[in-house]
Amino acid sequence: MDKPATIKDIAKKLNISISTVSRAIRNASDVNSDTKKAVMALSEELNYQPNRLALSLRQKQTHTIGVIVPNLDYVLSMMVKGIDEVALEAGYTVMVCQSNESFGREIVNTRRLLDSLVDGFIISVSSETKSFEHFKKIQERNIPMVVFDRVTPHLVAPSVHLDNENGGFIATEHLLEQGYKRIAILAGPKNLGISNSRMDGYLSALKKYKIKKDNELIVHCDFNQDYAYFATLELLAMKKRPDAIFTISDRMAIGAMLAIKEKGLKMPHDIGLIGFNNEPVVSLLTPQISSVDMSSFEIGKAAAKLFIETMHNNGDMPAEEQIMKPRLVIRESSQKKLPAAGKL
Amino acid sequence: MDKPATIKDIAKKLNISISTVSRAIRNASDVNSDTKKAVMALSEELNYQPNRLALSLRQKQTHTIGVIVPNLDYVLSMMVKGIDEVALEAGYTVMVCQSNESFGREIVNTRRLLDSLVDGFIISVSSETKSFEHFKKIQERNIPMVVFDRVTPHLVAPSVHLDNENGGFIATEHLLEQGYKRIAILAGPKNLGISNSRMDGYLSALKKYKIKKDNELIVHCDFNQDYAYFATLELLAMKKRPDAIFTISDRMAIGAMLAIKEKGLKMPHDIGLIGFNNEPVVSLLTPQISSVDMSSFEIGKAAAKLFIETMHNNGDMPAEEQIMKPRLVIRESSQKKLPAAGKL
DNA sequence: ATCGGTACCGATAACGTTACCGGCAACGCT
DNA sequence: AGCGTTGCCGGTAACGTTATCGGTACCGAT
Repeated sequence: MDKPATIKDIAKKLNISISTVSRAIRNASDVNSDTKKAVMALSEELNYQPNRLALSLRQKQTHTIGVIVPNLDYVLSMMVKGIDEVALEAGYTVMVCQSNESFGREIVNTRRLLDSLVDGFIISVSSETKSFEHFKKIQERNIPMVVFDRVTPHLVAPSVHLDNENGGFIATEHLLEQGYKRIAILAGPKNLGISNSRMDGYLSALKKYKIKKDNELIVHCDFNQDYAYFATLELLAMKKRPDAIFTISDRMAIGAMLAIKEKGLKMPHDIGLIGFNNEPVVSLLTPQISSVDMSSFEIGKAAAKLFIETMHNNGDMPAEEQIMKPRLVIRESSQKKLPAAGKL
Repeated sequence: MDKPATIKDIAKKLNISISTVSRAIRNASDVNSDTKKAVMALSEELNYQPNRLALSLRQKQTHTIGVIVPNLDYVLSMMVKGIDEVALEAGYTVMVCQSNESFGREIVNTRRLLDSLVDGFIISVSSETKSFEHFKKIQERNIPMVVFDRVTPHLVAPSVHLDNENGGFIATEHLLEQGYKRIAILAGPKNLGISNSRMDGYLSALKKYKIKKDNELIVHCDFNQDYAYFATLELLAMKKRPDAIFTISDRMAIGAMLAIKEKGLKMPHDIGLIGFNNEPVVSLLTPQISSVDMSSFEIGKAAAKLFIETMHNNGDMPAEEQIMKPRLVIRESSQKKLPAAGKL
């Protein structure tokens, strides 16, 4: 009993044809209940498992979803967990590939998944990606594809993402309501859609409060803690330094916090700070950092559900766009008006 | 041009047999260089991609590795990244499945991967798992399997993991050297190997310093922040409360920290604290928490390399065990003797 | 007796690929 | 002239499965 059993083995042992075995196992009609029982019993005994490869080859689908993400940080790993949950339920297996924010890796990954013959893709695009040919190739082949979280206007597909503009808006408005006047934004790379949307929200909040946009207060830097740290140091070195900072990710907020502390400034008094994502870590810091929350897990689930829908209606469906609402979580770092109850 | 091209299409267009095309594409001998060129040209033009399903069915390997992890927290996602890196390089695609620390999910996942016909497994076992039949089934089928990080004596297989005992030892010894006398340990579930090893290290450090083991100071609790918080509250409510706590994960250290702060105790003066994993977050807290570092990324890489080795020597190899060394990172939370330079 | 229907089953081709075997021509050598 | 060798190529089976078609046997009704 080394090699796994096949329907052929069962057929031979039972002296019936493989066709009958196949039917019996799929519990199809047109097969005597006695033979069905016999087949079932034997296949149990031999621990028969249908060979998915053969099956997939035959019916041209693998029941596998290719998931491409730029990394597996807190937010994305929550989303992937959501995808996993729904996909597993629906009988799909997922293959997760990290592009490491690299354009090249992203291409290699799509290529790999494509010729692993996944049934479709759920994608969050890397921050480095400016050309979308590799993804368009997927669509040309009529393979279902859903994008989530990091969407881009250059890629028209069913999508699930946060209302990033609104997120940027409520964060900025909150700072304004707290009395901050010179609000800087630490944005991501210029071609990163989520960053731009959050910045749009920032700008429209400024406009609502009749505050002129100041290009010196708009800083683009790489999507990580170290760059944010240095960028903040520069901001704080300005003659007229900002009195609040909105960073488009919590990682960046942490970088900013380190710079602020180093300069000896106190939050929220000397300077306000608010991040984005509401990672658990920000509530552990001193002071606790305010942030814009999104339900990553739900976004993941929604993406998987949308994928399965798209899969079924194979293509003849408008590219649905699901937009989730962010939620403001106010903590110490931005709360100047109502002083926090405890320390500080 | 809807369906992808096959060698059959190429053969027909070129009026040669599929055998020849197959040989030409694999760049085999026994084929005229002119025909080879023609085939190459046409396959380029038709954008021919070999069908991996058919290939896999034929040669009974999928070039896919099934990776099963309990979750995708910081440590494991770093390890997975390491696995990814090496596997990709070696031409393998990885399928990552999260068991969510659930025994049931783990079984479902192995089952899924098994009949997705992965070439082998790289596994970190869930904390809930007490029976290993599902993994032994893999071995019985002679399918390569490497375990990493969370290993267990119940599963004999090539493995890569940290020297957890040594990690527990150096953490505890450090606390002792700092002058702490009543050191509690917050351990994980009783059947979790890494937890037990770290505890063994803890015990042998106590023994070295001739301190009697006190069962009241040994607390098993679930592997997460909330449980650690409550467990710490209980510890601190003792008549003779501990003057230091060693937690076997940083998550738990954070829970402990919250409890300590709530009780109004100061680290490192009133109580010492040291965690495990050296997640970036612990250096951001106030006070910064000491921790035992391991190079997760390297462990992941090593696991993948070991897998590939195992794969090649198919089975006739002793079950190699690679043990990585931990590293102590001393920060404010445990440094009583040499007072930290800055605040507090 | 013939017919139609039903219940059950088997043979075959196909999915896309490769391994294996055998064949044919051309060539050089005895 | 006959032989073995070499270079190139094609046919076929096989991997494990299912869809399609057709066949047999039996039953009840005309």
